[in-house]
Amino acid sequence: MSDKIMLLDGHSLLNRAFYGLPDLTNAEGKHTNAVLGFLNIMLRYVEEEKPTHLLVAFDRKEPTFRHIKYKEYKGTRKPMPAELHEQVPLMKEVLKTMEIPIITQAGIEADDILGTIGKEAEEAGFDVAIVSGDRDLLQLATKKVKVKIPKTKASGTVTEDYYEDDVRELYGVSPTEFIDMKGLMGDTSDNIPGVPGIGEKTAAKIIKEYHSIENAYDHIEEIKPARAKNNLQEYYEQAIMSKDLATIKKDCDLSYDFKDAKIGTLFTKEAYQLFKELELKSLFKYFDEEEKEEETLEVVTTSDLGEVENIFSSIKKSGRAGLGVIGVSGNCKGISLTWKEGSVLALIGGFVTEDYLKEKIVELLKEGTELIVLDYKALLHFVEEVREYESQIQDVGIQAYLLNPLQSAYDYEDIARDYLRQMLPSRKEICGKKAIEEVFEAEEEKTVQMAAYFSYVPFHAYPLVLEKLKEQEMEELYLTIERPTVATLYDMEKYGITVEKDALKEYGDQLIGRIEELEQNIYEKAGKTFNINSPKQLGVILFEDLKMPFAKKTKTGYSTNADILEKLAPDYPIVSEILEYRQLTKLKSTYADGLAAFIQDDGKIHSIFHQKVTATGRLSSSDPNLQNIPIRMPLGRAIRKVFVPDPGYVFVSADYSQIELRVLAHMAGDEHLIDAYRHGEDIHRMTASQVFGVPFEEVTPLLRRSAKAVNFGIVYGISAFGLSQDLKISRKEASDYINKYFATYPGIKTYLDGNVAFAKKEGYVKTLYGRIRPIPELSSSNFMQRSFGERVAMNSSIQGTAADIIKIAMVRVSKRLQEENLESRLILQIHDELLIETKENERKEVRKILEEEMMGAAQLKVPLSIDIEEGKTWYEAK
DNA sequence: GGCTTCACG
DNA sequence: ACGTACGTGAAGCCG
Repeated sequence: MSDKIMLLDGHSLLNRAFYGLPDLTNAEGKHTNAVLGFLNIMLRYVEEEKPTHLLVAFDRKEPTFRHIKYKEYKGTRKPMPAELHEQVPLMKEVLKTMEIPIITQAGIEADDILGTIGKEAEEAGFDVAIVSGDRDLLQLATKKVKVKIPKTKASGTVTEDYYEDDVRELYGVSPTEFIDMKGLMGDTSDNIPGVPGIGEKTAAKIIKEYHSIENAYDHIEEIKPARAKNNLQEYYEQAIMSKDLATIKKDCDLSYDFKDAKIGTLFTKEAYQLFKELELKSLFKYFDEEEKEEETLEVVTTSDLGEVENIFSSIKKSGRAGLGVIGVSGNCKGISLTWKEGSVLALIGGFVTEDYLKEKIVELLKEGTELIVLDYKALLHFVEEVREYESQIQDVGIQAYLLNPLQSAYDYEDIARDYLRQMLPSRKEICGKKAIEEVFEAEEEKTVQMAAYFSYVPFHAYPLVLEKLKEQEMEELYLTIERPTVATLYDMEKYGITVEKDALKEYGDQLIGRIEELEQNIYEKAGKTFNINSPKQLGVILFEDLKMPFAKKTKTGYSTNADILEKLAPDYPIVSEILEYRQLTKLKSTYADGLAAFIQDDGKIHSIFHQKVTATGRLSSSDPNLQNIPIRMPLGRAIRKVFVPDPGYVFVSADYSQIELRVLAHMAGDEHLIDAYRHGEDIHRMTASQVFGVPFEEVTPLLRRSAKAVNFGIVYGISAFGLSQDLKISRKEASDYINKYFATYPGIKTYLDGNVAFAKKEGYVKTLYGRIRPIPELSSSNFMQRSFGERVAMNSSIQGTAADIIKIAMVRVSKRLQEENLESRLILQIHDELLIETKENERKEVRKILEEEMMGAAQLKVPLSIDIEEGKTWYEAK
C-alpha cells in the first residue's frame, strides 16, 4: 500500500471551525473554539483516511487573500475578528507540539503551497488528500489527489470528497477547466472580476464546449448568446487576468521535506500539556496514561486509631492544613486533610464517627492550626463550632470567586485547573449522579482520591490564591467583608423562615378556580383548545389564527411576552385573559406549589444563599429563591402573608432607600446630585424638575415617573433604546432625556465615561471596596457584545458597591444582635433589604441597631437612608 | 439542555 | 446595520 499524505489549509480550516463552533475560552480568557474545531476535523480525517504523512500550510502572516489588491480597492476586505486572530499562533503552537510540520513562505499563499506540494507528492507516488474549507481548491483534484471539503453543521461535520471525476460530475468540467470557468464568471467573494454578463450557466456552457478561455476566444464568432460573445471580446484581457488570479500555482519554490511530514505519535506529552492549558478536555481521550502522567495522590487511609492520632499531632505541629468535608450539607461521610507536600489523610467510614471528626477539627483549631477549605459555609453546616475560630479559617473558594467572579463554579477541579494547572477528574465525573457511599462501595480507590482532592487542592492553591489576592488589593475585602459574611449566611440558612403550610395551600387553591375559568374563556375565544403555556402554540393562535397585527419579534417563533401582549390587550379581550392566566399560573406553580415543596418538618423553608454566583458581588438565593417573592402586584403580594415569625416574634424589615443612586452620587462626586441628597430631596422629583426645566412644585406625576426611569437607566448603563422601551417613547425623545440628564449632572457623565475608559484599559471595573468585575466583552470585535460591555462597566461598580455595603451592614447587624445577647436574628437579605425576626420586647432595640448599623455601614458623601417597617407577617412588614 | 417567560432587586 | 437596558432563579415547553 502506498503512502498517503494529507495536506491541510490552515487559515481556511480555522476560519470554518471558528464560525462553526460557539465561543469557547479557557480560564485565562483565551479563545479556543477555532483550535478545537480544527483539531476535531483533522483528527477525524486522520482516523478515516489513515494518512502516513501530514502537513499544514498557512499564509505568511495575515490571512492574505489571493487577490488582495481587488479586495482593498473595493474595500470589502473584512478584518479577521480578534477572537480568531489570536488563535492562529495558538494553532501553530498546537501543531508544533503534535510534531506536524507547518509550511509558510513569504510571498506564497497557502493554496499555492498546497497546489505545489500536492503535485510534487503525487509525482513522488503518494496518495494525496487536500483538506480545505475553500471550494477554489477543487481545481487541484486529480485521479490521485482528493480534495476534502468539511462542512460544519449543527448536527456535526459532513464532508464532501472530490476526485477529478467528482468535480466533472458536479460542474460538468474538469478541475483545470474549472479555473477557466471562474475566469469567465468571476467570483465576488474573492473579487475576481470575470466577464460582465457571464454567470455560472453561460460560463459552464462555453467551457464545456471550448475547454478554455483562449480556445473560446479563437472561436469567438461561434459564441452564443450574443451578449456573451460581445462581452468576451471586449473583456478578453480581464478574463485572462481573472483566470490567472483564479489559478493556484503548482510550481512554487518551497523548502520542505516529506520525511518531516511523517506522522509520529501526534499525542505527545507537550501536546497534552498545551491541551490542558487550553482546557480542551474532550481531546484528552486520545492520550495514553503515559503522556497524561496523571499523578495519583498518595493517600493514607488508616484504620489505626493510634496512627491517626499521630498524624493529627504532626498536623498541629505544621500549623496549617487543607480540610475537606465529604458529604452533602451536614451529612458527613468523612473528611480529608492535607498538611504538607504529598501527605493526605482520608478518613471515611470505618471506625471514624461524625462526632470524632468534629472533635478533631475543633481540636486542631483550638491549638492554633489554620484550616484551608474550599467552602467555609459547608464546613459550618458540619461543625458549627468552628465559627469561633474564623480568623484561622481560609475559604479558597471565596478567594477564587473574588479573583474572577465570572466562573460558573469553584469546585476543586476548577481551582486546581486555574491555580495548580492540574486537570483533575471532577466529582461529577467520578460519582456521576450517584451518592458517595454507593461509589465508595464499588470503587473505594476512586472515592478516596476524590476525597483527597477536597483538601489537597485548597491546601496547595491557597498560597497562590492569596498572593494574587494581595496583588489585586482584595485581601482586605476578603477579610473584612466576604469571610465574615459566610457565617451570617450560614445562620440565615439554618434559621430558615416559617411558612404556614395550610395558608399557602389555601392561597394556591383559591387560584385554581379562576385559572380554570380563564382557561375555558381562552379556548372559547381561540376557537380551539391548546397549551396556553406553550409560547409557540400561543403565538400561532394569536398571530395566525386570530390574525393579530405586528407579530413583532421572533427568534424561534413569535414573541408573546407581557410587553407585546399588553399592546394587544385593549383590542383583544382574549389577550387580557391570557395575561391574567399567565400571572395566576406563575403564582400557582412557582410560588404556591413551588414553595410548599420546600417546607421542612420544622415548618420552615431553609433556602440556600450563594456567595459565589453573581458577577457583581450580590448574593443569590435558591431552593427556593426567597429573593423574588412577589410584591409589585396585590394578588402576588398577598403570598407574603404566609411567611410568619416564630411565636413571640415579629418581623422588622429595613430597606435602603435608593442605595445605588446614592452610591453613584458618591463615586461620581457630582455636586448637584450630592446636594440633592444632602437636602433630603425627593430625588426623582428633583431630577424631573432639573431635566425637564419645571419648577420643583410643578413636577407632574408623569414627569416624575419619566425622571425615575432615567435614574434607573443611568444605573443600568443607559441606552436610548432601553429607556425608550421602558417609557414607551421614541428613541429620539429618550435620547433627549439622557442628554438633558447629563447636562444637569455633568459629574455623572464624566464618571461613567471614565469608568468605561478604565475598564477598556484594564479589562475590569472596581467597586469602592476593591471588588473587581472583569469585562471580557469590551475587547470583543462584535458591536453588540462591546456595547453590552460598556453598559456592564457603568453598572457593575455601582451595583457591586451597593452589594458591598449591604454585606457590611449584614455583618454589623448580626454582630450587634449577638453582642447584645438579643434573641432576634437576621433571616433574609433581599439585595437592599434585611429582614429581622425580632423578639417582641426587642423591637425598639432592633430598630435602633438597624438604623445605626445599616446607615453607618459606609461613610459616603451623601447620607445612607433606610425605611423600617414591622408586622406580624412579611406582608405587613413591607 | 436551550429557550421563553416572569418573579424580584 | 447591528438589536439592548443591570443582576438573579424557577417553571414549562420542546427538539
